[in-house]
Amino acid sequence: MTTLSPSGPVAGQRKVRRATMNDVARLAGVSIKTVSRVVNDEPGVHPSTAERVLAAIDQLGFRRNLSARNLRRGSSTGTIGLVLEDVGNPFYSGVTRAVEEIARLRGRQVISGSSDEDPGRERELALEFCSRRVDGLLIVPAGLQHSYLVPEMRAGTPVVFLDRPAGDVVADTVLVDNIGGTVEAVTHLAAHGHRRIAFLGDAPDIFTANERLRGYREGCVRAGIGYHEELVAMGPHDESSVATTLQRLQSMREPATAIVAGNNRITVYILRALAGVAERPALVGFDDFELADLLSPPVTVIAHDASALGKAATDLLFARLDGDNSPPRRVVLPVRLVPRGSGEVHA
Amino acid sequence: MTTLSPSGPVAGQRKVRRATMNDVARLAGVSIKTVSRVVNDEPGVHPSTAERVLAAIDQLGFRRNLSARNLRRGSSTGTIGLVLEDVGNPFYSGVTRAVEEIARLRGRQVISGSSDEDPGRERELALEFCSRRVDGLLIVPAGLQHSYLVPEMRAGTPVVFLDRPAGDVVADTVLVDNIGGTVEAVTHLAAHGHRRIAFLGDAPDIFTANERLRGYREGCVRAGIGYHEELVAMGPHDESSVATTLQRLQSMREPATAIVAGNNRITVYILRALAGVAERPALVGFDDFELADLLSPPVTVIAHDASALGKAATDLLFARLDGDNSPPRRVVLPVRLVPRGSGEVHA
DNA sequence: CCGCTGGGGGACAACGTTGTCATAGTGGCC
DNA sequence: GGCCACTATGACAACGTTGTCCCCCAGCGG
Repeated sequence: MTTLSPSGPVAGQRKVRRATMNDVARLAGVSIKTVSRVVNDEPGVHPSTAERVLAAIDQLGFRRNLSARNLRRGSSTGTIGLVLEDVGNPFYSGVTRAVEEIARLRGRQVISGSSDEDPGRERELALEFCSRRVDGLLIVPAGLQHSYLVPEMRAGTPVVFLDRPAGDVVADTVLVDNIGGTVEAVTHLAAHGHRRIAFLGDAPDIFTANERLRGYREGCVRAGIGYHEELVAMGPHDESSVATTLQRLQSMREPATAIVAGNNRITVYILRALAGVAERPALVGFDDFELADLLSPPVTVIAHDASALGKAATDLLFARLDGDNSPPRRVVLPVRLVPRGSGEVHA
Repeated sequence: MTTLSPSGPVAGQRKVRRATMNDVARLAGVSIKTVSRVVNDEPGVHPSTAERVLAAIDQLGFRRNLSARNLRRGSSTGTIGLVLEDVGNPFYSGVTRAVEEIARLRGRQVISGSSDEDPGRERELALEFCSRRVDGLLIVPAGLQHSYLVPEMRAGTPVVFLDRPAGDVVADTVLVDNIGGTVEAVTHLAAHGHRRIAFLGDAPDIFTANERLRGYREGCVRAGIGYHEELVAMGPHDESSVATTLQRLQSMREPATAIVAGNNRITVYILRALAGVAERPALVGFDDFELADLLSPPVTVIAHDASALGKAATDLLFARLDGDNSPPRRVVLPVRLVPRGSGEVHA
């Protein structure tokens, strides 16, 4: 092995055992404990000794092994686990960002994974994180069974569910006002004269989809326009299923004149299906999205803040880590209707 | 401590020491090594013994401590570290998703963090990940100095840089064809008759921003329209700086009739600034984005695939982990111009 | 009846770190 | 000059797991 200038190339050279505190100690001519003291900024080390140790650390490229440290100290591993549906979805990447932000302030790293709406995968990820002894767990539930987490929670790992509640476990939960949101959407559309309002939602076994459907229903009733089964199409949806649904809705004897979209993906599918269509139904989408205001017509949405959701959940988690022992809380974040045009089209 | 039904609430109850293999061994009446064998599916355990052990594991809610395991085994920790600019940016969340996907296939967890374009933060994150003994590191460089990674690379941690090259270290790198992209953008605009083409780019110390500027310049020269300093505005940009720049560009003696936007954020700022303006310049944006095709006019872009970038980098990383010792590679992914309308406006 | 084989299982050390406790030296004070 | 307080340092065990090596015992062939 030749000397390596900082600017020199480095590539192969595997199997070079990493320096440990022992190596540093030997090189600096001190005991391993003294190295530990220096590394951890503990007091009681003579400045000249510390200097020698630091030089050795530098020379050997020593970096302390956190696995060993965590094992020995037993307390915090400095990590929190985040299980969500899909980091690729802008909504969840916003959540991730917020979580990361707060974790950083509290000196924690975030380990995350996407469940893709698969309960098995969610469980696998969560338990894997527990094996890594994360300090806490943030979960966007994919399924309805979470009793697998009971042993972990008993062992002291706080868990906060976000966006959807857990199935069979009572724990901190942060939700958004799904029902209120779709009630408002329907009310808004009805106020603009619509009486045939359709709802396109995600798979009904998804909590948020179901809640939003309930809100839609309630909104219809409150608005006095009644609830009509044939105006509802629950998912799972993809671009083509949405397109077919729209055709069906518009070719009815009494066509739908307005649509409420159950989430950001469905909204986009609808927009795509309607592109170029002259006679467009009014539209209100659940979830805000970038550029909604720049489309024509601009898209009216039920907005809620991904980063507020992430922040609320993470704050709750850290409160638990700080020793908060109060009974589990359920936080419901408000949503607000942002009128932009697409929902203000007259019937 | 009372028994706890699966559906029962769980919240406080901290400080319940986690069960270890020792506890399991005692309960099952076997040695700790036998527990280890069962947990690791090692052969040579009598079925009936294994059953007893599994029952004990279940009863105690045992979950093996990966810190201890990793320490003892010394080899892989089953994690890879990902340092990027901002998970909140859809481009990077696409990268993250792709990385996660492949890591999953190879049985790895992803630990990620956002540097926010701060070299210090990048370094902090990368070194923290090294302390956790990640199996490999994927980095979107924020700065130009990466010699801090030399000891880590020597110690056998493979590093792949993506989207931008490292400053002073030779390592695997995956880039996109930035120069080719802006050359093509300018060529495209010039072909549509534009002779006053502006370029709005990110801060020039960012590699991609600088490359794209070079491509813009080269494109101008090739198109025979010359390079004009006053048509270039490098960042950092925000919504208002972009708006002011646009005003300046349009109030010149010979106004710009077309714009090349240096990245997805700038493109959006431009769109926002142009909203409602009657006389719009032609526009080509670097980076594709969702809904670009649904705007009016639809936005012509230089598209490149975030997930292809993430995949290429992760594949490279795993090749190293599989023992590939060849010299560092530099992969340049192609970009392609997607004409949609905004770039085809006549001068 | 003896030795051999192989399956099932255990004792023990080691991974790299940190907490506890002990100890050597140094200077000050009565 | 003896004792104390204090600083600087080290020896050692322990964290929870796994790799190595060893042992016991049943079964079997000679």
